[in-house]
Amino acid sequence: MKNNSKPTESELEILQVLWELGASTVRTVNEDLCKRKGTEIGYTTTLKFMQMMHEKGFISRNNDAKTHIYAAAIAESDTKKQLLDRFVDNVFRGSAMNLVMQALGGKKSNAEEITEIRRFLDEMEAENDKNSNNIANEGKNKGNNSDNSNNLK
Amino acid sequence: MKNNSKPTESELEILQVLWELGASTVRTVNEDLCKRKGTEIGYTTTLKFMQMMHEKGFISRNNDAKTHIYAAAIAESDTKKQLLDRFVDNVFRGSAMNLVMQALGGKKSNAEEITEIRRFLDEMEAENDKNSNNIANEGKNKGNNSDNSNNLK
DNA sequence: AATTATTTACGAAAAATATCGTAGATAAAA
DNA sequence: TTTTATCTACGATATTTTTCGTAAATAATT
Repeated sequence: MKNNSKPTESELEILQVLWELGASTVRTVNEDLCKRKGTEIGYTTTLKFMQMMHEKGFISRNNDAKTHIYAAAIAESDTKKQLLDRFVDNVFRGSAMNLVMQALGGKKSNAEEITEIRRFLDEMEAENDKNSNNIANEGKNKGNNSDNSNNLK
Repeated sequence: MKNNSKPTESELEILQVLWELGASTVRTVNEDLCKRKGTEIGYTTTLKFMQMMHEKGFISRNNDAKTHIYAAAIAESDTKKQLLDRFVDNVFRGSAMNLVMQALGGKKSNAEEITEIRRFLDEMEAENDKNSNNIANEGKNKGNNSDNSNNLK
């Protein structure tokens, strides 16, 4: 049931939880979700979402035990990239530049950040010179992703 | 009828048209919209949207003549900033840095753009250093192509 | 074993978005 | 002055997204 459409906003929130916590039960996700949003969300609401997301192929599940364990089935960086591209198209008419300007202009970036961005630009230029399709931004999440670790409680 | 909620995706598209073309009629907006999306959209659909947006305070209208003329009532930069902040929160959990990395890494930015960004960073650093007399962080959008705004109410 | 808790599956209501049709008013054309 | 074209207002339908309630199955407690 592969699905090529983007996750909705609510689905994305669930993905964030799974990316952060790794494979988890509905209960765990639901609790984390409530904590994040500060508001109560029905257990069956979260359950239903996760069932649909499973249908759509966004998450996988292990049902050896009665209590199923779900894990993100789509990569965090890919997904975010996709969402970002769409956002850039919608809001900034495709100009990543403009978005960056706005993003950096708004926040009061500190010297360290700026230096880091410079370094990044250097790399990019080097990359650009010799062809390639790059990528960056992989390390900053505690990656897991294989459906090994499950944090039951 | 001030409304503090964000424009939907469709509403945003209409705002983009108004920001770009300035005050316009429903007909004009509808045509531009169709052209952009490549698909046909019913005239009354656009009309309805614009009526709702007017209700919500997103756009203003002049109805001296039979044919009403609408104009964006919320600033382009403010709106985009708001949307961007929300997006950063949702997708990148608040880290503008991560977003920028992803944005720059993804698009194949050309040398010009990169230079432009560098210049921007220079300015930002200058600003940061001598914090006292600052200013201008407001109007300058060097890279911002489409800010030739509209208005006229 | 009987009761209580927890979980999945299913269905469907509720809410938010998007799309269009029709009627009536107004202006332009014939 | 009819006829035709264009607009607005309004309501209705369609679609998508979000939220739950309920029933049946399974596990845990008493």
